[in-house]
Amino acid sequence: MKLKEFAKQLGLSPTTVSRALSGYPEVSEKTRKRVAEEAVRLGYRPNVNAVRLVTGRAGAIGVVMGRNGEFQFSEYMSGMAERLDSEDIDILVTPIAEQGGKDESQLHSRLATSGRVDAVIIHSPMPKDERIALLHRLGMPFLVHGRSETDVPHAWLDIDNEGAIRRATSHLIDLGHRRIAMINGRAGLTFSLHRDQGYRKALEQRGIQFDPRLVAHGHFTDELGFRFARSFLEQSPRPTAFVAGSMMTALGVYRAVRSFGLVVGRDISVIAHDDVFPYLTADNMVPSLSTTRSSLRAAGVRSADLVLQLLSGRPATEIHELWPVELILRESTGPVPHSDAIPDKAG
Amino acid sequence: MKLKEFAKQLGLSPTTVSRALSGYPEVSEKTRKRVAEEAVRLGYRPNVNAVRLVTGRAGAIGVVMGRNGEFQFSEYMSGMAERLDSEDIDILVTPIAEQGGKDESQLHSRLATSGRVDAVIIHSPMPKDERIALLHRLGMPFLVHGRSETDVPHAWLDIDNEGAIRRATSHLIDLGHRRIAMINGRAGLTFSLHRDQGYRKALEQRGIQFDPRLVAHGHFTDELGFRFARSFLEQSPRPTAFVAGSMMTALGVYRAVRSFGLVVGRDISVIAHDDVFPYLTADNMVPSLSTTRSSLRAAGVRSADLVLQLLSGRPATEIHELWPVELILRESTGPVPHSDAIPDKAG
DNA sequence: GCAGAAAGCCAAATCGTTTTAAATTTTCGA
DNA sequence: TCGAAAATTTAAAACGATTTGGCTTTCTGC
Repeated sequence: MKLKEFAKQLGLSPTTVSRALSGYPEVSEKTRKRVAEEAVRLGYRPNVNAVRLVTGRAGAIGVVMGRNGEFQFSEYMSGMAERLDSEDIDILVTPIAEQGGKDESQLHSRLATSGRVDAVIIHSPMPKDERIALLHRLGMPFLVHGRSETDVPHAWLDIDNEGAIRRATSHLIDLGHRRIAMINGRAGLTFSLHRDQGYRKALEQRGIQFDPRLVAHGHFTDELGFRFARSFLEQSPRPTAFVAGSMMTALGVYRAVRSFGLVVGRDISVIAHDDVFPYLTADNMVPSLSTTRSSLRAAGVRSADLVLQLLSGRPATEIHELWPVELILRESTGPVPHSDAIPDKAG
Repeated sequence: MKLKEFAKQLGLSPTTVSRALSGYPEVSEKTRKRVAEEAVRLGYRPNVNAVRLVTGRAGAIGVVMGRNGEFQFSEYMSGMAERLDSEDIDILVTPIAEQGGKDESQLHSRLATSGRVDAVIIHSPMPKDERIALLHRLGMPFLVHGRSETDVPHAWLDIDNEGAIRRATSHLIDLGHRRIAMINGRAGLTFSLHRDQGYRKALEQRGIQFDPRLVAHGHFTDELGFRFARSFLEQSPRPTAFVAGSMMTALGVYRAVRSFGLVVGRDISVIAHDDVFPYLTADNMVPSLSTTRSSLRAAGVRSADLVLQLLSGRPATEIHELWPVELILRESTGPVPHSDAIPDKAG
């Protein structure tokens, strides 16, 4: 059913019908109501592609998915979907072309110029992220999920990674731990840097020497969690506590600790960052895992919301949100064992 | 840069340019080459929405994402993305509206009639799935990832869930296990039914009585894995082996077994289904986990491929693919302990 | 050298909306 | 009752491509 045909059935012109449905004020309330009702009854729905052509809007938000299907991805998307449910806006997932920075820029520029999306969400930015400058230059609205140090003005939503890890590390120090290992995310990404900073600040505040041999970077996989944790535990003196970057990493750490005949929560303390997944919960781990917690799904919901605001004209420079992160203490953290305790300078 | 303008610069008509770029035969090779080169040089790219309007194609494949962001989702998507990389086709992720079957149908029908997508992929179908009849009725091409018993002809891609679980269960029986518990996926979904059938057939073949108290259904979460496994282990006599529906389920089972002071691979055998995730690998679990393995990413790649075939005219009735599933034996499966052994009828 | 076929190119119609500018009708104060 | 202002409605022009059908050239075989 086309607009023309539908309008004829109503005895109105296409113009009036279009206006009635789009909520323009120049149409009488009586007519609008009739049009709306008939549209439902006759099942008229405007052709999306025609609308898009004439309005120049794409009706979609673009998300670029990394090559290595991160497990977090679907949770965030799920949140976005929840928010966009009521709007007439789709989520366009774009395949990432090749590995390496060059192609990623090219991909974003193609996405931005293709007219397929009205806005783009950038994930896991780096401090100097060329994607940000690129999208800005192309005039494509975008939201950064995470943070960047670029001086290009842009909208962003991030969690307080630094504060989270600082508090987590501080808490471990309070428990008497002095050798605290850190298994962080991929090197070079802003959130990894922030977490590193949080870790170092906590140590600094308590006068503990930073030891680069206790820090590792990499993808959030159980495998890396295991390998890094094992290599740390082989050191002498070994660390008595771990800060793990993700739930998957924590799984690997738990296994590594066990493989040394040690017990998590007694011999070795562990805190991990938890994005709150329905399928893997910190509470159910044995022992239950202390976490820095922030709902990724909630971030997805809010991201979608902010992008909508951006599209309706709110200036990008106004949109900066930094979410606090909870620290949830459970059984995986405990006082440093006596045998491992290192006397304080004062002690 | 518009087509008209671009054509003028080349001294050609829009018609010829359009044809040259779309690979129609009515244009000389020399001209085609020149047009292609100039398009790159001048950065001309056809307006997507105009193309879509006139061709009636949407240039996107729709995927409906469940409310509870399954962790598998991104891996499958990632595979699709890999395949669609070279094509000019997007993946459109549609928020699922509300819970409950009614709204899901409505959602699919809106998606199908909205003109936003050229084809749809349906996940986790049920034997009588109304979505299939609906899309068929609406004339929207679709691929079912999984299987259904509906008599509506349709394209599908599935893995041999029944065979996989049958072999897994048979193997456990070969090892002497007689009380084998099964933690399956959500009740009512076809793949859960197939797995149930595989499980029952294996028992039947060896004359082992099916015990409904050893089977559970639910989402693939560590929590359910743990809870179900614990409740099974409280039975007397307790099961000596588990078949787990997913890696997350297996994590829960491992923990439950340990919480009883038992050892996986010695006291209790475990086999789980593994979709092959980069972030959680069966090989790295302790003990390493025996699995029925099938790459979900590969399924995503192939799904995209099949949808493309569907769109280029291959009849849906021709597209039926059933993938075999590997059985990988690792340390989590072993002979039934002597104390638990139940003498065979013959023994 | 010529007719007919094939190759290469083009003008104009089309896809289904929104929106501009103009026309019509209604309202209302004097 | 009239005329201006306000409220509705409309015809027609975009939006930017593809595609139909026709129009020129260039080959081909005799």
